[in-house]
Amino acid sequence: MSAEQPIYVRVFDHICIQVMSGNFNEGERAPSVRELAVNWEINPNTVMRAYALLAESGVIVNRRGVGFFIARDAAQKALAKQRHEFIAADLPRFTQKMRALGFSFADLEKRHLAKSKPHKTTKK
Amino acid sequence: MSAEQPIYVRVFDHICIQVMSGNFNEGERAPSVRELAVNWEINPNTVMRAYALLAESGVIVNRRGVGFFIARDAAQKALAKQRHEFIAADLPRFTQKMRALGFSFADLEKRHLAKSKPHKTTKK
DNA sequence: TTTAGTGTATTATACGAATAATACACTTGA
DNA sequence: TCAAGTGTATTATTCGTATAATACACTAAA
Repeated sequence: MSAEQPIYVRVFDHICIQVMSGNFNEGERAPSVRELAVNWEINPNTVMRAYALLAESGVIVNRRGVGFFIARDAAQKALAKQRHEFIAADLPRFTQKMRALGFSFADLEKRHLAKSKPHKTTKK
Repeated sequence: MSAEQPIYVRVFDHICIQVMSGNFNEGERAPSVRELAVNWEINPNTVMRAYALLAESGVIVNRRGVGFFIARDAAQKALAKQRHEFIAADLPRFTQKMRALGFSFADLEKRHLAKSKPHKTTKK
Protein backbone atom coordinates (compact mmCIF):
# COMPACT_ATOMS: atom_id res chain seq x y z
CA MET A 1 0.00 0.00 0.00
CA SER A 2 2.94 2.30 -0.31
CA ALA A 3 3.34 4.65 -3.26
CA GLU A 4 5.61 6.78 -5.34
CA GLN A 5 3.91 10.02 -4.49
CA PRO A 6 2.68 11.42 -1.18
CA ILE A 7 -1.00 10.84 -0.49
CA TYR A 8 -1.86 14.52 -0.59
CA VAL A 9 -0.44 14.82 -4.10
CA ARG A 10 -2.52 11.87 -5.23
CA VAL A 11 -5.64 13.44 -3.79
CA PHE A 12 -4.76 16.68 -5.55
CA ASP A 13 -4.30 14.92 -8.86
CA HIS A 14 -7.46 12.92 -8.39
CA ILE A 15 -9.57 16.03 -7.94
CA CYS A 16 -7.85 17.79 -10.83
CA ILE A 17 -8.67 14.89 -13.09
CA GLN A 18 -12.29 14.83 -12.00
CA VAL A 19 -12.55 18.53 -12.75
CA MET A 20 -10.75 18.39 -16.07
CA SER A 21 -12.79 15.44 -17.28
CA GLY A 22 -16.00 17.22 -16.40
CA ASN A 23 -17.16 14.92 -13.61
CA PHE A 24 -17.20 17.87 -11.25
CA ASN A 25 -18.68 21.11 -12.54
CA GLU A 26 -18.59 24.75 -11.60
CA GLY A 27 -20.52 25.53 -8.46
CA GLU A 28 -20.99 21.93 -7.34
CA ARG A 29 -19.74 20.94 -3.95
CA ALA A 30 -16.48 19.15 -3.75
CA PRO A 31 -16.48 16.04 -1.57
CA SER A 32 -16.16 17.12 2.03
CA VAL A 33 -12.79 16.86 3.69
CA ARG A 34 -14.11 14.33 6.18
CA GLU A 35 -15.96 12.28 3.58
CA LEU A 36 -12.88 11.98 1.43
CA ALA A 37 -10.81 11.16 4.49
CA VAL A 38 -13.13 8.26 5.29
CA ASN A 39 -13.25 6.95 1.71
CA TRP A 40 -9.50 7.03 1.30
CA GLU A 41 -8.92 5.85 4.87
CA ILE A 42 -6.66 8.77 5.64
CA ASN A 43 -6.61 11.71 8.01
CA PRO A 44 -8.70 14.85 7.34
CA ASN A 45 -5.54 16.91 7.58
CA THR A 46 -4.04 15.03 4.68
CA VAL A 47 -7.07 15.82 2.58
CA MET A 48 -6.81 19.43 3.74
CA ARG A 49 -3.28 19.62 2.48
CA ALA A 50 -4.50 18.64 -0.97
CA TYR A 51 -7.46 21.00 -0.75
CA ALA A 52 -5.19 23.86 0.28
CA LEU A 53 -3.20 23.34 -2.90
CA LEU A 54 -6.36 23.10 -4.95
CA ALA A 55 -7.69 26.31 -3.41
CA GLU A 56 -4.39 28.06 -4.01
CA SER A 57 -4.62 26.94 -7.63
CA GLY A 58 -8.11 28.37 -7.89
CA VAL A 59 -9.70 25.00 -8.60
CA ILE A 60 -11.91 24.95 -5.54
CA VAL A 61 -13.23 27.66 -3.29
CA ASN A 62 -13.98 27.51 0.40
CA ARG A 63 -17.10 28.66 2.24
CA ARG A 64 -16.41 28.75 5.95
CA GLY A 65 -18.19 26.12 7.90
CA VAL A 66 -19.94 24.88 4.78
CA GLY A 67 -17.48 23.21 2.51
CA PHE A 68 -15.48 23.45 -0.68
CA PHE A 69 -16.99 24.15 -4.08
CA ILE A 70 -15.75 23.81 -7.60
CA ALA A 71 -14.56 27.21 -8.77
CA ARG A 72 -15.42 29.14 -11.89
CA ASP A 73 -13.26 27.99 -14.81
CA ALA A 74 -11.73 25.44 -12.50
CA ALA A 75 -10.36 23.28 -15.28
CA GLN A 76 -8.54 26.11 -17.02
CA LYS A 77 -7.23 27.45 -13.75
CA ALA A 78 -5.88 24.09 -12.73
CA LEU A 79 -4.08 23.70 -16.00
CA ALA A 80 -2.81 27.26 -16.06
CA LYS A 81 -1.39 27.02 -12.57
CA GLN A 82 0.38 23.79 -13.25
CA ARG A 83 1.78 25.02 -16.53
CA HIS A 84 3.05 28.15 -14.86
CA GLU A 85 4.80 26.24 -12.11
CA PHE A 86 6.30 23.86 -14.59
CA ILE A 87 7.78 26.75 -16.56
CA ALA A 88 8.98 28.57 -13.47
CA ALA A 89 10.41 25.67 -11.52
CA ASP A 90 10.95 22.46 -13.47
CA LEU A 91 12.09 23.96 -16.72
CA PRO A 92 15.03 26.06 -15.48
CA ARG A 93 16.43 23.21 -13.38
CA PHE A 94 16.13 20.80 -16.24
CA THR A 95 17.56 23.17 -18.79
CA GLN A 96 20.58 23.97 -16.69
CA LYS A 97 21.47 20.34 -16.22
CA MET A 98 20.80 19.58 -19.84
CA ARG A 99 23.25 22.25 -20.96
CA ALA A 100 25.87 21.26 -18.43
CA LEU A 101 25.83 17.79 -19.97
CA GLY A 102 26.06 19.18 -23.47
CA PHE A 103 22.57 18.42 -24.69
CA SER A 104 20.15 20.63 -26.58
CA PHE A 105 16.37 20.36 -26.74
CA ALA A 106 16.77 19.09 -30.28
CA ASP A 107 19.06 16.27 -29.07
CA LEU A 108 16.57 15.23 -26.46
CA GLU A 109 13.68 15.23 -28.84
CA LYS A 110 15.62 12.97 -31.18
CA ARG A 111 16.35 10.53 -28.37
CA HIS A 112 12.79 10.57 -27.28
CA LEU A 113 11.51 9.84 -30.76
CA ALA A 114 14.08 7.12 -31.18
CA LYS A 115 12.79 5.39 -28.08
CA SER A 116 9.12 5.53 -28.90
CA LYS A 117 9.64 4.50 -32.52
CA PRO A 118 12.22 1.75 -32.64
CA HIS A 119 13.26 1.01 -36.23
CA LYS A 120 14.46 -2.00 -38.17
CA THR A 121 17.92 -2.30 -36.63
CA THR A 122 16.31 -3.13 -33.30
CA LYS A 123 15.97 -6.89 -33.68
CA LYS A 124 16.31 -9.75 -31.34
CA MET B 1 26.81 27.45 6.20
CA SER B 2 23.83 25.54 4.94
CA ALA B 3 23.42 24.66 1.27
CA GLU B 4 21.11 23.64 -1.51
CA GLN B 5 22.74 20.30 -2.11
CA PRO B 6 23.88 17.60 0.30
CA ILE B 7 27.57 17.74 1.18
CA TYR B 8 28.36 14.44 -0.47
CA VAL B 9 26.97 15.69 -3.78
CA ARG B 10 29.10 18.80 -3.55
CA VAL B 11 32.18 16.69 -2.93
CA PHE B 12 31.25 14.52 -5.88
CA ASP B 13 30.86 17.54 -8.14
CA HIS B 14 34.06 19.07 -6.86
CA ILE B 15 36.11 16.02 -7.78
CA CYS B 16 34.39 15.70 -11.13
CA ILE B 17 35.28 19.27 -11.94
CA GLN B 18 38.90 18.78 -10.93
CA VAL B 19 39.08 15.75 -13.18
CA MET B 20 37.33 17.34 -16.13
CA SER B 21 39.45 20.46 -15.96
CA GLY B 22 42.62 18.40 -15.94
CA ASN B 23 43.76 19.25 -12.42
CA PHE B 24 43.72 15.58 -11.53
CA ASN B 25 45.16 13.17 -14.08
CA GLU B 26 44.96 9.49 -14.79
CA GLY B 27 46.85 7.37 -12.29
CA GLU B 28 47.39 10.14 -9.75
CA ARG B 29 46.13 9.62 -6.26
CA ALA B 30 42.89 11.24 -5.31
CA PRO B 31 42.96 13.13 -2.02
CA SER B 32 42.57 10.62 0.78
CA VAL B 33 39.19 10.24 2.38
CA ARG B 34 40.51 11.45 5.70
CA GLU B 35 42.45 14.34 4.23
CA LEU B 36 39.40 15.61 2.41
CA ALA B 37 37.32 15.11 5.52
CA VAL B 38 39.70 17.33 7.47
CA ASN B 39 39.89 20.02 4.79
CA TRP B 40 36.14 20.23 4.39
CA GLU B 41 35.57 19.79 8.13
CA ILE B 42 33.22 16.88 7.60
CA ASN B 43 33.09 13.23 8.50
CA PRO B 44 35.10 10.62 6.55
CA ASN B 45 31.89 8.73 5.90
CA THR B 46 30.46 11.70 4.09
CA VAL B 47 33.50 11.79 1.83
CA MET B 48 33.16 8.05 1.36
CA ARG B 49 29.66 8.49 0.14
CA ALA B 50 30.91 10.82 -2.58
CA TYR B 51 33.82 8.51 -3.39
CA ALA B 52 31.48 5.55 -3.65
CA LEU B 53 29.52 7.40 -6.32
CA LEU B 54 32.71 8.42 -8.08
CA ALA B 55 33.95 4.85 -8.05
CA GLU B 56 30.64 3.58 -9.34
CA SER B 57 30.92 6.13 -12.14
CA GLY B 58 34.40 4.85 -12.99
CA VAL B 59 36.06 8.17 -12.19
CA ILE B 60 38.24 6.85 -9.40
CA VAL B 61 39.48 3.41 -8.52
CA ASN B 62 40.19 1.95 -5.14
CA ARG B 63 43.27 0.08 -3.96
CA ARG B 64 42.52 -1.57 -0.64
CA GLY B 65 44.36 -0.06 2.27
CA VAL B 66 46.16 2.34 -0.04
CA GLY B 67 43.73 4.88 -1.38
CA PHE B 68 41.77 6.07 -4.37
CA PHE B 69 43.30 6.83 -7.75
CA ILE B 70 42.11 8.69 -10.79
CA ALA B 71 40.88 6.13 -13.28
CA ARG B 72 41.75 5.72 -16.92
CA ASP B 73 39.67 8.07 -19.08
CA ALA B 74 38.17 9.43 -15.90
CA ALA B 75 36.89 12.60 -17.49
CA GLN B 76 35.05 10.83 -20.27
CA LYS B 77 33.67 8.25 -17.90
CA ALA B 78 32.39 10.89 -15.56
CA LEU B 79 30.63 12.69 -18.34
CA ALA B 80 29.33 9.53 -19.95
CA LYS B 81 27.86 8.26 -16.71
CA GLN B 82 26.14 11.50 -15.94
CA ARG B 83 24.77 11.83 -19.44
CA HIS B 84 23.48 8.31 -19.32
CA GLU B 85 21.71 8.85 -16.02
CA PHE B 86 20.24 12.08 -17.23
CA ILE B 87 18.78 10.35 -20.26
CA ALA B 88 17.55 7.37 -18.30
CA ALA B 89 16.11 9.14 -15.28
CA ASP B 90 15.59 12.89 -15.65
CA LEU B 91 14.48 12.95 -19.23
CA PRO B 92 11.54 10.54 -19.04
CA ARG B 93 10.12 12.18 -15.93
CA PHE B 94 10.46 15.60 -17.45
CA THR B 95 9.04 14.57 -20.80
CA GLN B 96 6.02 12.94 -19.27
CA LYS B 97 5.12 16.01 -17.26
CA MET B 98 5.83 18.26 -20.21
CA ARG B 99 3.40 16.35 -22.39
CA ALA B 100 0.75 16.11 -19.71
CA LEU B 101 0.79 19.91 -19.59
CA GLY B 102 0.60 20.18 -23.35
CA PHE B 103 4.10 21.42 -24.09
CA SER B 104 6.52 20.26 -26.73
CA PHE B 105 10.31 20.56 -26.73
CA ALA B 106 9.94 23.25 -29.36
CA ASP B 107 7.65 25.26 -27.08
CA LEU B 108 10.10 25.06 -24.24
CA GLU B 109 13.01 26.08 -26.37
CA LYS B 110 11.10 29.14 -27.50
CA ARG B 111 10.32 30.12 -23.94
CA HIS B 112 13.87 29.61 -22.92
CA LEU B 113 15.20 31.76 -25.71
CA ALA B 114 12.63 34.41 -24.95
CA LYS B 115 13.90 34.61 -21.38
CA SER B 116 17.59 34.76 -22.13
CA LYS B 117 17.16 37.29 -24.96
CA PRO B 118 14.67 39.89 -23.86
CA HIS B 119 13.76 42.22 -26.72
CA LYS B 120 12.81 45.87 -27.02
CA THR B 121 9.37 45.66 -25.47
CA THR B 122 11.00 44.75 -22.18
CA LYS B 123 11.63 48.22 -20.78
CA LYS B 124 11.55 49.63 -17.34
C1' DT C 1 56.41 -6.93 13.34
C1' DT C 2 55.18 -2.58 14.35
C1' DT C 3 53.48 1.84 12.91
C1' DA C 4 51.33 5.22 10.31
C1' DG C 5 48.95 5.67 6.62
C1' DT C 6 44.79 4.12 4.18
C1' DG C 7 39.54 2.68 3.58
C1' DT C 8 35.27 0.56 5.93
C1' DA C 9 31.64 -1.13 9.00
C1' DT C 10 28.54 -0.17 12.73
C1' DT C 11 25.87 2.58 15.27
C1' DA C 12 23.89 7.01 16.74
C1' DT C 13 22.04 11.69 16.07
C1' DA C 14 19.59 15.53 13.74
C1' DC C 15 16.23 17.10 11.02
C1' DG C 16 12.55 17.61 7.84
C1' DA C 17 8.51 15.78 5.42
C1' DA C 18 4.34 13.18 5.54
C1' DT C 19 0.78 11.68 8.17
C1' DA C 20 -2.18 11.04 12.08
C1' DA C 21 -4.70 11.98 16.75
C1' DT C 22 -7.35 15.00 18.84
C1' DA C 23 -9.63 18.99 20.15
C1' DC C 24 -11.53 23.35 18.50
C1' DA C 25 -14.64 26.60 15.77
C1' DC C 26 -17.75 28.02 12.13
C1' DT C 27 -22.53 27.57 9.58
C1' DT C 28 -26.96 26.12 8.88
C1' DG C 29 -31.51 24.45 9.59
C1' DA C 30 -34.85 22.12 12.60
C1' DT D 1 -30.61 27.28 20.63
C1' DC D 2 -28.68 23.07 19.63
C1' DA D 3 -27.29 19.32 16.75
C1' DA D 4 -25.00 17.72 12.88
C1' DG D 5 -22.66 18.97 9.34
C1' DT D 6 -18.52 21.52 7.84
C1' DG D 7 -13.32 23.16 7.96
C1' DT D 8 -9.05 24.16 11.04
C1' DA D 9 -5.49 24.48 14.59
C1' DT D 10 -2.34 22.11 17.59
C1' DT D 11 0.40 18.60 18.69
C1' DA D 12 2.48 13.99 18.15
C1' DT D 13 4.25 10.03 15.48
C1' DT D 14 6.63 7.87 11.85
C1' DC D 15 10.10 7.44 8.62
C1' DG D 16 13.81 8.36 5.50
C1' DT D 17 18.00 10.98 4.50
C1' DA D 18 22.16 13.24 5.66
C1' DT D 19 25.68 13.40 8.69
C1' DA D 20 28.62 12.19 12.47
C1' DA D 21 31.10 9.30 16.28
C1' DT D 22 33.64 5.60 16.88
C1' DA D 23 35.83 1.39 16.36
C1' DC D 24 37.64 -1.91 13.03
C1' DA D 25 40.71 -3.73 9.17
C1' DC D 26 43.80 -3.57 5.32
C1' DT D 27 48.64 -2.25 3.20
C1' DA D 28 53.19 -0.84 2.93
C1' DA D 29 57.47 0.47 4.52
C1' DA D 30 60.74 0.96 8.25
